[in-house]
Amino acid sequence: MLTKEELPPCPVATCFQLFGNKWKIYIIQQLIDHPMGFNALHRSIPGISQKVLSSNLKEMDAAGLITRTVIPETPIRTEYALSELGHSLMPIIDSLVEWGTDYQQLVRNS
Amino acid sequence: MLTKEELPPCPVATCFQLFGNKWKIYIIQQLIDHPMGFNALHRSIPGISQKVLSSNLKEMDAAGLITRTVIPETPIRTEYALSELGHSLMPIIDSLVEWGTDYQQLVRNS
DNA sequence: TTAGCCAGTCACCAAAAGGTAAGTAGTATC
DNA sequence: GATACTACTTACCTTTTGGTGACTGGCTAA
Repeated sequence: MLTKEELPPCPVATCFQLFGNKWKIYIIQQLIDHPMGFNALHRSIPGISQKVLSSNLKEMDAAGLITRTVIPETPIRTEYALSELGHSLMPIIDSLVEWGTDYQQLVRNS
Repeated sequence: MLTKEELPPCPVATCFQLFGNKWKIYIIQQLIDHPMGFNALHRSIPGISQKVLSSNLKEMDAAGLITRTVIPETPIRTEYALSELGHSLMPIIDSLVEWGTDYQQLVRNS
């Protein structure tokens, strides 16, 4: 979770701060179905660098959108999963996908 | 409208390209209730520079989200208004405002 | 004729975001 | 002992985005 000091006054700005960059929505989409490890996430999101994936995961963990669990199997693994808060973004993602798909149709038919 | 070449394959990336920056959602929110001129918009969005407002308006016009009408009154004015496509973003904006407000409550009560 | 409002543009700079490639460290397998 | 897989970090660089302040140019009103 952000602290009270980091919280922007505008609700929309709050959203943008939490998941309004190039990659975070993609990370969330990957984690919807099942938790994933770092390398699996890295492979499943074409174009993202390890550095940016790492920093985005940290921010999303700090914001409470995902959870990070170290699993002491052999080999030791780290599992990233959507938190309840992360899952509550589903309606927004669905509406973005819907609107974006409609717009793509509009462009392709023009 | 974007051209077919500029269109990203992913619907969510399409959304981000069209209104996923710091200011465009604010511009849309200002134009929901009534059309506005350039200076009125500039005054109503604290912190935005004329340069960035100008370039954002151009991009949103090109994308079909807003319309730009020059009104030959005296003094001559320019009116920016939401297009039908722009209005179709309302459900997304509403869900962003709702989620952001909930998150703010969560932070403030923690 | 000076001032002010409208709607911007331009040149320059700063900050944020992202990309690249290499390195670290632990464990396990060949 | 070499290789590979886990999960990252670090230094450096480029690109993108945004901000500043001055300036243009048409029009109007005192």
